[in-house]
Amino acid sequence: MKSLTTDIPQYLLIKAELQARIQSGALKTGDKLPSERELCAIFTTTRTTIRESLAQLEASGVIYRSDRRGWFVTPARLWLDPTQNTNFHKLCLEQGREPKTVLLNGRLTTVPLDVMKPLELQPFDQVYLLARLRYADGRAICYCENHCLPARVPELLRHDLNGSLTEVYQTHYGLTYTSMHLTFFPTSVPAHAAAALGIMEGLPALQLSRLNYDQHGRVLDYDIEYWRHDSLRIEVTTH
Amino acid sequence: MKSLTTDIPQYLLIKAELQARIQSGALKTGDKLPSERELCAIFTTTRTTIRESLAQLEASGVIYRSDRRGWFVTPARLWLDPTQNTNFHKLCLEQGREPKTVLLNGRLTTVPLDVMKPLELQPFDQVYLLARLRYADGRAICYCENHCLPARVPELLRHDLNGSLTEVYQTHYGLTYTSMHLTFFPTSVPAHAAAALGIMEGLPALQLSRLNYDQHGRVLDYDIEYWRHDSLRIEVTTH
DNA sequence: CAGTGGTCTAGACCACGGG
DNA sequence: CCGTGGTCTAGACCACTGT
Repeated sequence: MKSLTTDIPQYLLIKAELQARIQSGALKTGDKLPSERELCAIFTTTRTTIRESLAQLEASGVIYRSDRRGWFVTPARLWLDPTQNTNFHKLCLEQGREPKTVLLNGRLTTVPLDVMKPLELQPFDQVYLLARLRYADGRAICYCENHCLPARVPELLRHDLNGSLTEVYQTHYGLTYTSMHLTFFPTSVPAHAAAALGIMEGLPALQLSRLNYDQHGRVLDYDIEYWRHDSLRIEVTTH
Repeated sequence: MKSLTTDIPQYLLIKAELQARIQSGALKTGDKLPSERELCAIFTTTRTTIRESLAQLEASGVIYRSDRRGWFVTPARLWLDPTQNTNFHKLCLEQGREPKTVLLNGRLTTVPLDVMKPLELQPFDQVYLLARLRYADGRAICYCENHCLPARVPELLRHDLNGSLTEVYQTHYGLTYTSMHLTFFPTSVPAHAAAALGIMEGLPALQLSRLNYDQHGRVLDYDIEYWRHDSLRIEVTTH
């Protein structure tokens, strides 16, 4: 199997071989790849090498793993313009995807340290903490923690939080998102987010934090989101 | 070594151990970690396991590898607001980093397929293609391909392209970047970019494409950039 | 239950970096 | 030249999936 005429490592050749079968359409979105042991037989090599190829395809977002079920071809990315105030559900529907948001946990708690400063709070102030999971076409793609100010949205937990927060704010409190400060960077999924997303800790992810202001220019809430690295494309137009 | 009371895999324990030494400041920016074989001895395990820990720390951007030299603690990320029209050199200096841009290759060529559409060109039209590498504090962090329209910037290659393109446009052609369409997503470094950046093909990266317009609203050029995934934080403020 | 991926061992040889 | 990481072999056992 080892090439005699080049220095290209075997796992890159196998990677290219697999990628070609995906890009040509021979393997389509959602299709399952052969098992690792079958791939070993096909390419006459060991699992270590096969897994190196698979890991690289995973890093580029072409395939993903489902724990102990196998490797699958990644669906198209959802794209979003963070400077537009459109919500997740609208976004999905516009792109022909089926959205779902599930509230995992909602409670009043002492403000986490990394949230204290952006929200301009004191060490023992309380915030509503909502842990939510977002799906597109049944696939969990974003784990999201909203930190909301009780001063702005008292009794928040009485409302249905499985839908759009934007709408709850608007309907019950007359508050509208008007501006925000957004920061994001590539990193890997921390343990708690990985557990919620049903993926392995340490996979690459895009961490996105958002400090939202209402129509009066007051701080409204602070979100920390972890997006699957393979599920998202960001588009921004400036004028 | 295997824990008797938990199910946490060894490589995650080692990862946490290393991460603690970095976050506590015991290992500082730019410091070299012990060699993989030394780490094997320290943690009484094999290279496979050690390399799994290292790979995860690399994915989260905490450490990076320098080919056959070892593993190092990653410097702070450069941050940038893509909606502001500030150039790379200004950006670096504002953040106390030393910028450098190097022209790797500049030539007139037939428009690449993936660039044809955004630039609104025909299949055999010509563009200037500039391949450039950007450094912060001597570390290559971004590989950049500019595709420029000869109609807008005739004789472009006669000018010094190792600095800011913005300034060349302004000084020699009276053209100013005024708006843009930006799209980016996490993926992995393709071979040609990896070679230029001096890193391994397949490492995670942020691919960023930018379609620029001049002050007359005309398409000016199209950039494709690959940023090291560990070197960049993006910040956007909306109003 | 059989099959899958997740984790791990204990080696090997190579190409390249730096003194 | 030696030490480094890069690649690869040929196994092993486990936890979990789906039937």
